Amino acid sequence: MRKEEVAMESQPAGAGPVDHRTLPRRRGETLYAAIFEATLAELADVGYARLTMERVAARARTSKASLYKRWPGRADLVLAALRHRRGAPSPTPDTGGLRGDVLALLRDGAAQLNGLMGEVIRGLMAEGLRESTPIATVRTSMFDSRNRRMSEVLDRAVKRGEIPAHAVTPQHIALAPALVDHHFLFYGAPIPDHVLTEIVDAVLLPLLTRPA
Amino acid sequence: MRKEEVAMESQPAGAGPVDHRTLPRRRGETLYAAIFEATLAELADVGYARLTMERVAARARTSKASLYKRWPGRADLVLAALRHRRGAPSPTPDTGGLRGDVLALLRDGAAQLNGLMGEVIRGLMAEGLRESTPIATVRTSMFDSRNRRMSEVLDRAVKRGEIPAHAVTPQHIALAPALVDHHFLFYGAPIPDHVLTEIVDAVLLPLLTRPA
Amino acid sequence: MRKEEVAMESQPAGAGPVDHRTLPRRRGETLYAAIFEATLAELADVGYARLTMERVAARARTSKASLYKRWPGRADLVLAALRHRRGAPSPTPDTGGLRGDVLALLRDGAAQLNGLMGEVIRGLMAEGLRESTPIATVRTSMFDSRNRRMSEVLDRAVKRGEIPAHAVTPQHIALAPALVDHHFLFYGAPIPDHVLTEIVDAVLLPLLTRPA
Amino acid sequence: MRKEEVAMESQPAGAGPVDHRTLPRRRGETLYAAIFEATLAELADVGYARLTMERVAARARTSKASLYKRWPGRADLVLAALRHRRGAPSPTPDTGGLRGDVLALLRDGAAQLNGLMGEVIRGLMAEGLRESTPIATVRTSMFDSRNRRMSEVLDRAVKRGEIPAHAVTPQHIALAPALVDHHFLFYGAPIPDHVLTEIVDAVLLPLLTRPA
DNA sequence: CTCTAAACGAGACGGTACGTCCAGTCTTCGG
DNA sequence: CCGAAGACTGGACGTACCGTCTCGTTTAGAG
Repeated sequence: MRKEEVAMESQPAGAGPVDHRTLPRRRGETLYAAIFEATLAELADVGYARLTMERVAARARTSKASLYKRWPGRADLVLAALRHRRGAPSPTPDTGGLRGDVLALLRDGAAQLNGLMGEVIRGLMAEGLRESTPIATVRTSMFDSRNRRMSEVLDRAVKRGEIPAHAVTPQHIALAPALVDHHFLFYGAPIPDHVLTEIVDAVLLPLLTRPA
Repeated sequence: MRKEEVAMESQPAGAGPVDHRTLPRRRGETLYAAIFEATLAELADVGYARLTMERVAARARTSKASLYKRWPGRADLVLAALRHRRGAPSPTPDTGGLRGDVLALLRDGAAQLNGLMGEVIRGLMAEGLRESTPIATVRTSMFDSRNRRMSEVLDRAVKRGEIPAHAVTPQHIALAPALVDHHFLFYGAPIPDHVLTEIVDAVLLPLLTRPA
Repeated sequence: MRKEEVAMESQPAGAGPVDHRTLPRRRGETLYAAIFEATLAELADVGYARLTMERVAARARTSKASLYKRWPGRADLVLAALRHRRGAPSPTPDTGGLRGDVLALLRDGAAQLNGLMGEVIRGLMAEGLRESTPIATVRTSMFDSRNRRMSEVLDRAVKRGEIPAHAVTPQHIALAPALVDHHFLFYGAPIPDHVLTEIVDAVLLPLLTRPA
Repeated sequence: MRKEEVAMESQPAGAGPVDHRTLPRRRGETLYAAIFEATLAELADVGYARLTMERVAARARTSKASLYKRWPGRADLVLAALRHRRGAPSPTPDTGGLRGDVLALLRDGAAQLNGLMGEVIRGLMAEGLRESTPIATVRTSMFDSRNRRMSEVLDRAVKRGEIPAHAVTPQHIALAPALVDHHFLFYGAPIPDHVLTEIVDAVLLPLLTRPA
């Protein structure tokens, strides 16, 4: 690649990748969509660890400044992109039995971890954890959502008489998803299904169904 | 005391670039020690995420080439430094009762996570997880060690008749430390002690002591 | 005087890394000027052979990236700096006689070789000579310029009747400067004046004035 | 490539590419020959500019220390290698006529410049030119040799009456080879034959044969 | 024929510079 | 005047050599 031979003279030429003086300039939602698309594509291509603002900007045919104007850093951008992509939340499963319900929930969670969300969660672990960081945000929303659904499943099981009411404690609600997270973080994706069934059969159900 | 070791101490820390043509040059163990010391110091000062080979080299008064000759990257260097620092492993606790033993084990693990090891584990999460990466290495050695100690504790409890023999399964052995890891990764250090007692009292002990 | 220029001067030379977030950032011509100045200063201080992009960047208080963005390598940067420095070309001498004119031309050329240009020419010799390399560029412009002036001088001598018209051939035009170059390259700077007079009196004039 | 996993322990292993403890170790002339061969090979492969002591040592299967023990630097090593390779000097040509003799001499010189010698000369230009540097050495020996031969050729021409005795001056003796050098340095190898004939016919012969 | 001193090979070591990539900040200029 | 584009500074990356040095081994030559 030849650089500018007469560098100083070539200034007005400016053959950048996109000449925004002729093309219509994107603003608002159009630009957001392009950025999110680029972010998710990069995420899928190279993963969170090697995703850079530079490459996202280039891929979205925009500038780094436009990214930094909207999000303070990589983590926030990526989370925004994921949030944007996310459609309606899966409904709480209702298979008629506790085991089926819990397994369905875990499989749903595992599916997320196996995808882009897992990639991001893993990456976020490395980025500090001080007050109100992106990881704290994602943690809260993730935990809230799955705890709510798990509560619902357990409450139904209580109503059906499968488990005693006193078995539904915060620790028990959070237990199984935490073990799935742990497996993902230390053994990576994809999470084999037998890991999920073992969590349910060897840990969660025995704990919930034991007598007082 | 060999002459290289004398040389190391005689460097007044802020003495500009050392003239290695006159001073004895450090080799072998002396050099390793200097590098490890610098690595751990950087780790403590700026954390894993902002630790760079450049700064470690400067701090150890050596060159990047000398680092790359020994370790292919940041993760391997840091793990080697940690391994080097680690003295004798803590003995398996024996408090006379299952609850005390398990709590002692978890507190020991939590103390590690609250220190440099936790800093590194968090950082390693982001660096891929393919075959035989640093994280895989650290995972194996960490899990092996604590599973062995937990097995020992549980076996003693079986012998004392506190829990039935069939309660000692791989899932149960790994359960409590995994929950500690999970809390550390998502809520950060330091891990409050009540988290550990809740894991023991609300999850592990009920599971181990329930009838068949 | 523009504000960037004020800023440049106001840096007390040893003030550590500039905080470019507060100071006005240099662009365009101001930056080019700073880079060229630094390049020429390095050239004068350590010579072409030991001039490095690293030191030029540091001296110009800019970054290597800013240099590589403009020039592909050391040679191009240095030539650009020389080109930038070069003011108006010296006028073709007119002393009233052929010998005086030619000597003036050679002295002008020798003065250039004795300065930075000579330093660079010598350095460029080593950097390959394939198609359209920096040395080819500088060769062309240098030869063009001096051949033009020498032609003018000889043409005037023909008009004055000092030499026959058929004596003005490309070989004769290029001859004397080539011998000056040769002396410079093999014997170094400064070129003694008697070398120039000998070239004129023992080679060039006899050749031009001989009968057909 | 995997680095040493347990770096500190692996020290005694040292399975280098060649185990010189079994192979016979070279000394004296054998070693010199191997070094020269490697030097010339590198010179031919990558040229003087990219020839490094490191690569020469590796190619000769010796160590850098063995090189530096013999020559202070790259230039000296290369010149020694060239000197070693040079067989008997070509005899002074005797074609029976001045023009043929001079052309033969120039062609001989051009052939050298077109080969490794030219590569080296070009490279040496960049390496300073202070007192008694390699370039000064090579200049002296090169110039001495060709001036001697040129003198012989011209003397014979005087004896044959082709040129007057007073035409044989130091300036005229050195003239033609200098122009060949100049062409080589600025236009590179190979030197077209017509350049040589033009030097002879348009410059040297007219100068030598003109009346007083 | 020993024994010692030198030469040798291998590579470690502290440095410097390479050319590239990216983070964030700041300026320019089109709409 | 706003905001998109991208120029700019700083700094780390991982690599290649430099020239010096240490470490054992091998070999020549002195006794």
